[in-house]
Amino acid sequence: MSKQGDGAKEGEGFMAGLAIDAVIFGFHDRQLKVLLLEYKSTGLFALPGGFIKDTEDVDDAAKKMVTRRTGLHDIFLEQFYTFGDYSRFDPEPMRAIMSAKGTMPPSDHWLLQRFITIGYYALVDFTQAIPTPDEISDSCKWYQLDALPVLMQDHALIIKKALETLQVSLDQKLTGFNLLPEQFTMGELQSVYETILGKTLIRAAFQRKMLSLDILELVAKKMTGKAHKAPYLYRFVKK
Amino acid sequence: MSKQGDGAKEGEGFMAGLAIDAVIFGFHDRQLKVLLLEYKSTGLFALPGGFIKDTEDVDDAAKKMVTRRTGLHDIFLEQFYTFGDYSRFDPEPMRAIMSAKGTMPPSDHWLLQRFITIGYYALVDFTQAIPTPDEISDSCKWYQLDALPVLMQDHALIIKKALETLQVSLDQKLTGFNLLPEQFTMGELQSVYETILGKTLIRAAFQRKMLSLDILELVAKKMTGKAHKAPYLYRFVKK
DNA sequence: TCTTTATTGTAACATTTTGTTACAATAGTA
DNA sequence: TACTATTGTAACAAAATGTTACAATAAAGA
Repeated sequence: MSKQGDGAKEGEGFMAGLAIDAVIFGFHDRQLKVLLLEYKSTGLFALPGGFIKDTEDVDDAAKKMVTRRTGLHDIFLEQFYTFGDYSRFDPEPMRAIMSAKGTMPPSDHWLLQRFITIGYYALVDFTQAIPTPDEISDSCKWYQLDALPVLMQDHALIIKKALETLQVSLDQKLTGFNLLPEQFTMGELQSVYETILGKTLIRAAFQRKMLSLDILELVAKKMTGKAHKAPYLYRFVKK
Repeated sequence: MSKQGDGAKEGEGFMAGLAIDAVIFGFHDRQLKVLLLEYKSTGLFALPGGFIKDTEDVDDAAKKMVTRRTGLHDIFLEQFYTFGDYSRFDPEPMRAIMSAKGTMPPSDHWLLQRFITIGYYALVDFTQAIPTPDEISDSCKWYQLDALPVLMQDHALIIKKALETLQVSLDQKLTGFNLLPEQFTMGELQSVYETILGKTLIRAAFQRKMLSLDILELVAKKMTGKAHKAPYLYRFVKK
């Protein structure tokens, strides 16, 4: 299930019963964060979502929606699973939200029907994103993955599955780099890996492995102001 | 897009614009096979498909559909991707099929609308499956993966993506075992791996690796009637 | 019965990858 | 100038994988 897409009125022009939800990951302060919308009327939080126009690619709908919530273009964005259990169906939160907004919807309102949602996850540079609420939410903010608020419907499950997908694809597709600014130290990269995998890695082995992949380019030294050797800044080389 | 689901009339009781397609893999004669339906009126072949009842889990709909086409229960079945490009939309094949069946559908017929399809892949024991056509197809047969007929819409792409998913999950989830009968030789298992990965493996290393995983149980010797040492039959030990 | 043939199971060694420990280099502090 | 904390990397160990070789053996042929 999902938030109101821009300009969605009575569901005209949109694919019925189908939504998109995005797990937008950021990395800051050695922590993985997820972007969530808040609905004060229900006390619930939700993943940013949207709908698919009748003539629109689903990937494009997802991309546009993530751009609206973050202000970012050229985002790493991948579909990971489609959630279609009937038990997901629970119109109550949406009804409460709509009532609080002043409209008492009829029970056959399109937003109160069963939705199947296509899950995407995005990896963004935390320092560049500008969280932006949608029309019916009260806020859009980052939350620590290990301290999430109570989420609407099965959104906690969606986040869990997104993380599992990320863990598997981390080495294989080198997705982790998408969470860092253009330039980063080896320690920062290692901490991204450690946070996503949920375990500590051996520094020497990690550094050797990363350098052996021939995907890092040394940029400069980074003077940290600390009393020890300055780390190098690296940049991810796109093949 | 997809074939007619059992009892689907005018789309009532089904999720609109949503379909399921299954890439059902079998293994026989050292070859990977895929189950396809034929529509003689169009000269086209298609993946087995179906629709989702309004109150049904998508996984259940997929499971039932695969059971209808194979006669098998307890199938290895996994969702792998949802295909949602607008360019998939092409009502012509379905219109031709329906016309050939005697009904000239109005152009707003529900089966001629845009569909987004949820892709599943299944791994079945070739020797146990009983291919069964659906109501509007002329046949249901196995086809070699490397010699597929011309397929409807983007079904060739769907098969390609299913194979890629299978290749990645082969080691990780040990999915390959689901393509073999209960008992099999190490050579048969290796040939499943080689066919799926599209490359030859080193026999000694493969055998050592498989045995080291502690997932194989030795059952008996298999007298092949050939003039050489008889191989052992193994069985996959479910944890 | 004995030899031949083709294939299997596995040992032995080589190579590569990963785990572990150690240490020199160094930016700032005392 | 010594001290501290962290980085980069070498060196060795252990584990995993690649490669070669060979004994075991079921059936066919002499």
